[in-house]
Amino acid sequence: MTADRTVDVADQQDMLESLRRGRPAAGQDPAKRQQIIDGARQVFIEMGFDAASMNDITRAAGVSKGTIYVYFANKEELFEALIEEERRTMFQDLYSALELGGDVRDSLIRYGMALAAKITSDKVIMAQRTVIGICERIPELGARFYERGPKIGHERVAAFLKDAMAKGLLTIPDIELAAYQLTDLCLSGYYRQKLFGYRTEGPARDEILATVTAGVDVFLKAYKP
Amino acid sequence: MTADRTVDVADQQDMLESLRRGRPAAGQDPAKRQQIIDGARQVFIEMGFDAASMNDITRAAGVSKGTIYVYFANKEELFEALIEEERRTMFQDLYSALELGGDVRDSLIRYGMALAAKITSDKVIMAQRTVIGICERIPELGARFYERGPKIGHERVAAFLKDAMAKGLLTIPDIELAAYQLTDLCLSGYYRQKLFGYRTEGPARDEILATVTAGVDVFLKAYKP
Amino acid sequence: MTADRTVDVADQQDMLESLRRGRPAAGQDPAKRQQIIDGARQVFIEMGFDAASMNDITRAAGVSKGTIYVYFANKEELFEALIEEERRTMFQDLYSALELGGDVRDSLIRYGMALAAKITSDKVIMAQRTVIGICERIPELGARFYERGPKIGHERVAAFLKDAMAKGLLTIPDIELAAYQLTDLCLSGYYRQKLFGYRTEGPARDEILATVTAGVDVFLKAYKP
Amino acid sequence: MTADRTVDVADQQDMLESLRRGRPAAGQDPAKRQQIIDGARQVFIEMGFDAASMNDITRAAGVSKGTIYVYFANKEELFEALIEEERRTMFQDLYSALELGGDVRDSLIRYGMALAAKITSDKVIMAQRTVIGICERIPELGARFYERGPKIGHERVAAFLKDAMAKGLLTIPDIELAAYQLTDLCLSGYYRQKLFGYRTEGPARDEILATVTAGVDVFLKAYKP
DNA sequence: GATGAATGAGGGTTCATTCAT
DNA sequence: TATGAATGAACCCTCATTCAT
Repeated sequence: MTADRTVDVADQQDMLESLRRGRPAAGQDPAKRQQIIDGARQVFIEMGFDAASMNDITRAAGVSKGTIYVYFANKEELFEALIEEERRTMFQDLYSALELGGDVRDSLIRYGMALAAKITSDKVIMAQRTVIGICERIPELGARFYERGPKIGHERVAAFLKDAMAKGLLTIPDIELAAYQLTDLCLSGYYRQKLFGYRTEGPARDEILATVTAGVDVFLKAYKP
Repeated sequence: MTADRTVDVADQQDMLESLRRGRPAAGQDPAKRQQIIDGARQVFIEMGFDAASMNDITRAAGVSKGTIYVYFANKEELFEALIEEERRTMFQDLYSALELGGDVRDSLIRYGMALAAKITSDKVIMAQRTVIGICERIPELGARFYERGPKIGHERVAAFLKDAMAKGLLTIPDIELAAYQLTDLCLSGYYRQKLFGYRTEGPARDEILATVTAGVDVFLKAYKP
Repeated sequence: MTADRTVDVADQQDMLESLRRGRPAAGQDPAKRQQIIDGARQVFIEMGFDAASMNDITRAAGVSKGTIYVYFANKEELFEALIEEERRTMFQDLYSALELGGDVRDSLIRYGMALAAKITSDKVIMAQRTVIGICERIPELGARFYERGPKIGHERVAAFLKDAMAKGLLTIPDIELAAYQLTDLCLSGYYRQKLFGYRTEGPARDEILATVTAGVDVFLKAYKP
Repeated sequence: MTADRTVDVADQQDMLESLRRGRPAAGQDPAKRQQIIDGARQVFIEMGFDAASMNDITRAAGVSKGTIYVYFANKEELFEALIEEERRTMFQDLYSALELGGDVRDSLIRYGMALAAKITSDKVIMAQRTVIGICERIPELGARFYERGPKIGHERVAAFLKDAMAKGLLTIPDIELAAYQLTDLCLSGYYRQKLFGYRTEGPARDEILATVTAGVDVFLKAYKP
């Protein structure tokens, strides 16, 4: 889902190409593309955009510099492609808790747990920092990241709440706002602490559970009929 | 309050110096120091740490390169000084609402308004991005920023809540957590949107008011006896 | 002889490499390496270590700055490589006179002539100045230069004298000292004059011959049985 | 003796000036001039011309930058003045052994000892290195140093030898050459070793004595009637 | 006359990008 | 097509020199 159209088209062209000539056209081999992005991920996320050198990426990816420039016009485009992919994988499998029926509180807690665990993991925090750090210079990048990542999550939550309202389980005057509140209650405290590096070790599962439970309960006290 | 003693002492020395000899010692003229920091602010906050060049700052500050290096040992120290100042001004005059007595709800709303307005202003958002962007590489910097900024705010809120509890106005099982929740409820939605540049125009005063009011009410519904 | 093994091995690897792929690996093309050193020689020897700028060398060598830094980690290493090479060529073919049998006086005069001519040549004097000028700051460099250059020569002379003693041709109480004396007698006067630039034009062949002959005769008067 | 005329003239002007107004004219106070040179000596001789910074000298001399530039037009001229002075003091009190009458051998040994001790002392070696290092770039400086230092010594030795010949104590075909030979025999071995930093600790008094004695004896064996 | 804060050209070095192989 | 050696602009920083105080 949320398939990346650019890549899909590229994939198709590539497949056709492969069938015809047995070898992908320049800049069209999806395996090599992936290999480059994987190398780029290691380097970009660990060092940030500017401190990462194309040579580092070359080494991490195990391809030559020329090849990278066949697949990506420049450093910035490579970075954007990476962020695109990060965003895609980052928010995968986050919303299953909201899809299953069952008790509202249980669902919200399960979702909150998944969300908090994911979004405060070192890997994801580093990726977010990298995006935030660059988005003064490449504003679309941050916007696109938010739009295709957190915003999607927000919509899922809103849909869930709407559904619960329809079922008479909740009474919410402003669903959009309530969805934001729920998310932020689940991340209370540690999101910014991790983002700024005030905390280096992740919150433990127990801590997340306590925070999420408390957050969901605050939420429900406010919005339960 | 939260005055930076180092600077104060430097200021005093410098004033004495100025009176005595009419010219500030090297690296001791607070006006020039401020001029440099102001130039640095423009450049660093617009471009981020790495993309900002000392030449750019030179130009923006209207001083020569050598002069900058008299006042700051290197790029990093200049950046830290800037962030230190940003942090200081950023969180100034934020907590008066919590100090006055009066209705709890009113106080929280007034505080929430001030906080949200400040923290989502373009200026402050850009500064936060810059810090977040660098803190993979200079982790202490982000930690220090958080510790001396948001954390202080958190403590003020916690103290306020404790006081209200002592007065029997609130019933809160975990004050620390509740303080985080309050803050995040006041920023619900727009903080991350601004941080990632999904929103470019600030939230209008009305929107902030609505969000903060709703947030505070959620909070009070949960914690009022 | 006194071949530098490191370079030899590098040369071999490089040749194999060249045969295999037609293009030398980064920092492995001996022609380019030589080209850089040749440029460095002009600049370093004319201006001394500090006054020589990498830009000057870039220009003199006809390669780009980046390329120099592929072959040599920094200015100092480039300089050391140059000195190493200077030393190697400087003392080449100096000792043949000592290896052939024949009359002791003739051998010593032939050696003295070769030594004096070489060591007071403008090229070699300039190189020595450059080394001497830096060796307050990079002491190992001067020490290494002496150890692998003049000291080797000293040992050759000492060996020759020992041999002559064994044959009963000379009677020397302190061979080490005598070897130094012989060398210095052959350079009497002009070595320091050239080193300090008091003399700019080299000593003519006749002058060298006179000095060396006189020096050797003083030496032999003292040490002939 | 060998008074530096520039300074003498300056001194005179300065004295007149002092008498007239009680305060030296700009750039005319010999005590301040000396103070600057003394600071410069520490810095230049320890670090070499290029690595020495005017700020270092400022600090070492305890005068302001502006003052230095009143007394010396630029770094180079200050350096030259220093070298001039070094040269002057360096060869002071070296020739007394040659002036007293007495046994030729004793005189030569005493002179040789003084010469070798002085010229291989760390201080003097460092000064020589500094001069040699710069004299590719400022050729007159090295030439002048030689001319007013070592060359003077050479002339003293030559005069002594001439005198001894006149007295029938020596038989020397080429007095100039013999004078050089004597000097170099006294420095045999350690001069170059020290110059190149192959030896760091000075030759001990005993070693000098042995070398000088042996050198003088070689010399006398050759030139005694 | 003396001071030292300010200047800015130029230092060594890095690295995104190109293009011959 | 893929490679990586080569390029050179731009980086941060130093320091000889000037000139307002």
